[in-house]
Amino acid sequence: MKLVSPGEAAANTNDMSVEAGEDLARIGEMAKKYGVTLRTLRFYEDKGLLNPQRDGSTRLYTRRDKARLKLILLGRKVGFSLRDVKQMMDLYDPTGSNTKQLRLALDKSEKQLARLQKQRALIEDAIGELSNSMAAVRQMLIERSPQASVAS
Amino acid sequence: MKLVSPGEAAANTNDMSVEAGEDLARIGEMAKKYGVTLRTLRFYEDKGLLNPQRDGSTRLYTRRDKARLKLILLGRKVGFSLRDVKQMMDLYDPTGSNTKQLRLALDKSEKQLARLQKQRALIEDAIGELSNSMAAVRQMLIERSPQASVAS
DNA sequence: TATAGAATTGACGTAAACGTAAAAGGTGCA
DNA sequence: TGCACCTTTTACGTTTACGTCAATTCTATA
Repeated sequence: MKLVSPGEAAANTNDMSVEAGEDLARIGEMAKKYGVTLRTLRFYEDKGLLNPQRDGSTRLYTRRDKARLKLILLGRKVGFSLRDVKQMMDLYDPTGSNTKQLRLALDKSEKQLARLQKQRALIEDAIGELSNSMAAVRQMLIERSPQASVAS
Repeated sequence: MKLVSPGEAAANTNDMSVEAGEDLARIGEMAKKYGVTLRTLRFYEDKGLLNPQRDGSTRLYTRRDKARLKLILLGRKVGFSLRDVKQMMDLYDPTGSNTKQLRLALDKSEKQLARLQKQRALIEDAIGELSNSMAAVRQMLIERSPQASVAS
């Protein structure tokens, strides 16, 4: 039943001797596991955010790709653009202390936080205005149909 | 030269007297007055949201157009799409009680209010996550440069 | 072996609200 | 008369993050 997990022991014409961890996933599994579409994964790759290995033409995602995808999704959740996410991830250097990367991330985060707070203010403003308008409209409806009562 | 409102009898080479109120504005004035661009006004007209008169090919906006524009801007402020705004305005009938229009507006408003509240929740969520991440990043920065202190 | 189920690349479509450029016509004023 | 402005129409471009085919290939299983 396992169409997946090609890492299973023997008879692999297409061996993927990728050392230790056999946590290779194909695009369908990835999509299901992280709640994205295939198109999304290919799109992220096209944009240079992911770089899965290939077995022939089939994409194989390692746990490193999974970590990156998690980061992408977190970034999108907090409102970063894919370009921002890429910029931050591109600075990652497994041999260094990544101080620059962290500083950039922190800097971008501060700006994004400010944007979010501004957005929240705008939305609250909109909520206020909309509530006002609704009250006015309800009033007009009451005046125009004196016999009916408005629910809630 | 008046292709529009041919009812006027007098020969005004340069007339601005289209009936009573002289509150006719050309597109430039409108734009300045309401803080939009010319393109925006033409776009709204193209979408059927405005219908200024014409003096030849020049657009002339009456106070009715101004009222409509105000409504459009309010609608956009609270997050309605132009299509929604149009749909609501299209129901306006100066001879009736407009009960249907008001009900539609109220209905759409309730839904929009729900959307706004949802958005606000999402943003607050994002703010929380982002703040967490920032704290973590700050911590990493501290660990990686023991001699420096982080501002604020 | 046939067939269904994955996967691939490529390319056009979508949504919203305009921006921008081009080419041309009108208008006031010095 | 000439120049600086305003206005017009037409039409393509922008942004972001994918959606939606289409045509094809690969693979695994009944």
